[in-house]
Amino acid sequence: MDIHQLRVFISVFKNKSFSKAAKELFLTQPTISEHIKTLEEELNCILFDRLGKIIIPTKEAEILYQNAQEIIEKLEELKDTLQKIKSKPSGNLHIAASSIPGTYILPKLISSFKNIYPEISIQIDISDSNSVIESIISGEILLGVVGTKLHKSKIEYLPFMDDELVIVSPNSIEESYIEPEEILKYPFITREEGSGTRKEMEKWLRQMGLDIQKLNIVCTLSSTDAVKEAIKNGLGISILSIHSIRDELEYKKIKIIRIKNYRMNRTFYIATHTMRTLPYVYKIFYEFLKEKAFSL
Amino acid sequence: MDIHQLRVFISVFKNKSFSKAAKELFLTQPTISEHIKTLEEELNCILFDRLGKIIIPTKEAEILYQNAQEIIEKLEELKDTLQKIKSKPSGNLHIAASSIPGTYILPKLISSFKNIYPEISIQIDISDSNSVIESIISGEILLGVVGTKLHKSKIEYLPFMDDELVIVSPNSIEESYIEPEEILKYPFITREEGSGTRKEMEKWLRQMGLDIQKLNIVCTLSSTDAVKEAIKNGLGISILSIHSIRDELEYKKIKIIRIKNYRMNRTFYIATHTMRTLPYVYKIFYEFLKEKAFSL
DNA sequence: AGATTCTGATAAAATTTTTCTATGGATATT
DNA sequence: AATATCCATAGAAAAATTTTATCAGAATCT
Repeated sequence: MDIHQLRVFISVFKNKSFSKAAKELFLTQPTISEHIKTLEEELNCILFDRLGKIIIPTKEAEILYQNAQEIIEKLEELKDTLQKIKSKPSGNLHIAASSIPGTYILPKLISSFKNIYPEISIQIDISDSNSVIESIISGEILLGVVGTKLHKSKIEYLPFMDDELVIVSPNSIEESYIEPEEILKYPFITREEGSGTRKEMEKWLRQMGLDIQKLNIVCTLSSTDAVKEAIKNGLGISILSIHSIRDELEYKKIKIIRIKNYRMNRTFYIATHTMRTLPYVYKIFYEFLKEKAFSL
Repeated sequence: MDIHQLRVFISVFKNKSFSKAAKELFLTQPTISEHIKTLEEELNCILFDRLGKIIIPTKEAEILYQNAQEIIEKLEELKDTLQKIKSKPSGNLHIAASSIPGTYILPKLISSFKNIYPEISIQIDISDSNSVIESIISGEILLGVVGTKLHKSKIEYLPFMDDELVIVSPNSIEESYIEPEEILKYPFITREEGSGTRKEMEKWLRQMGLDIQKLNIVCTLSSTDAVKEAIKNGLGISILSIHSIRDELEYKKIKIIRIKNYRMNRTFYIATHTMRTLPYVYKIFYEFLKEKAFSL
C-alpha cells in the first residue's frame, strides 16, 4: 500500500468527489478512480457508493479515514523528527581520548562547549591511543582524540593540537638547558610498563640516542599526578606533556628543563572512522574542536 | 512513500544485512539497495553506514525503525478492523417502516434478532410508506419495510410478508360473511385524512366499487389502537390489518367479517437503495428478515 | 421532453517505477 | 594469495502509475 493512495482517499473523502480530489492533487480523475479501486481491492471492501452524480462513503470509508489520517500524521511527524535531530543537537556524546587530551585538554574545551549546548551530555573514556583507535574501528566509539596515527586507512585524523614533552624537574635543580645525555645524570621518575605515556617516553629517549637501561630510575608510578607530586617533592625529574603541568608552572611549583637544539613535539588528532556517519551532535562537536584547534 | 519500502527497511535493520533482507523478502539484493537509497533520499539522511562487509545503522535509522514498526502495526490493525466489522456485527441499526410492519411485525422479529446479536442496537422509525422510501432515497435510511412499491428504479423491493385487510367488528354483530355493499349498512370508524392507513382503506373500498361518500362514518380516529378500542366498545366496524388484531382475535375481544369471494391482500416489502452498500450489520438483518419472511 | 452539464468508468497509450541479471570493487576469512 | 561474501551500479525487463480520449448515467435547466 502506498501512502499516496491514502492521500488520494482522504482527498476524495473530504471533497466527496473523485474529480474534485483530482483537481486538488493535480491528477486526472481516472487516476483517482484507479487508486480508489486499488484500495478497495486491497482492503476487500467498498469505500464509496457511486450513485451517479454523488458518492457516499461507506462505514468502512469512515474507519479508514480516521486511521489514514493518523498514519499520515505519524509519518509527517517522523520526517519532522529526523529533520529536527539535525537542527537541534541534543543527546549523548560518547568520546574516547588518550590520557593527556582526555585529562588536560578536553575538560576545558568541553566546559565551554556545554555553555553553548547545555542539553548535550558528554562522556569521555580515557585510555591509550591504541585502545581509542580500536574502539573506533570496532564501532563502539565514533570520535576520539589521540596522539598517534594508527590504522591510517580506516581512520581519518584531523590535526587538532600541538603538544610538547618537556623535562620536568624540581625547582631545586638550577640548569635550564642541558644536553640529552645529561638526562642520565638525574634521578628519573617513570610510568609503569605498558602505559602509553611510558611508551611515548621511551620512544623519545630512543630518538635522542639514549640507552633507556642507563636511566637512573628512582621510582615508577602509575599516574601523571603521582609523577608530578614526586617531582614537586624533589624525588627526581621526568618527561611530561607541557599540557599536564600548566598549573604547576603558573604557580612555579616545578620547573622545565629544555634540551639544547631539540624539541619533543607531537600532535594530537581528532580521530573518526572514514566510513561512519557522524550523528549531528558529533558533527557539531567535531566542528567545535576544529574551530578551537591549536588555541590552548 | 511506500509501505513496502518501510518493510524492506525493517528487514535490513533487523538482519543487519541487505542480502539477508533480500532473501527474507524474496527480492534480489540490488532491489534492497535501491529501496534503501530511495528512502535515504526521501528522508534526506543516511540510514546505514556501509563499511564494506558489514553495515551499521545510523541514529536516524534507529528512529525510523521505531516509527516504521508502529506505522505498519497501525496499518495491520486497520485492515483487521475492516475485516472484523464483517465478522462481528455490532453497532446501530437504523431502519424505517410503515405503521403495520413497524408496530405489529418488526418488534417481534427484532426481539428474536436481539437474542442472536445482543450487541446490535436497533432504532425503528415509523411513518408511512412514502416517507420511508423518501428517506431511503435521500440516504438518511438504508433499510425500510413498506407496503407499497414506489420509485421502482432506485429502490430494490424484496417481498417479505403477506398482509390481509379484514373487516373488524364488535362481537355483537352476528354475520361473518357479507357482500361488499353491506359494509355501507354498518356504522364505520375511519382514520384521519392523510394517514397511510386511510389511503389504503379508500383504495380497497374503491376497488370493491363502493362510494366512499356513502359510508356511514361514525368516528374518525388517529391511531390503530384507538380504532380497535372503538370497535371493542361496539361503536362500529372498520378495516384493519390482520396483523394488528392478532391478540384481540385470540382473546375473542372482536370478530372478523369477511367479504364473499374477495380478499384484501397485500405484501410488505423490504426496501433498500439499489446503489448503496449495506454495512455488515444491515446485511445480517436483511438476511435475517429474508429467512423469517412469511413466517408470521 | 430534450439539451446541457455534471458525475465516475473504461480502454489504450505514455510514462515512471520497480525488479532483475550481470558485473565490479571492497572487505574479511582461510 | 585465494576465496567467499558484501553492497553498488548499469542496463534490460516487468509492473505500476498516469494520461488522453471516450462513454454512460444522473441531475439540472430550459
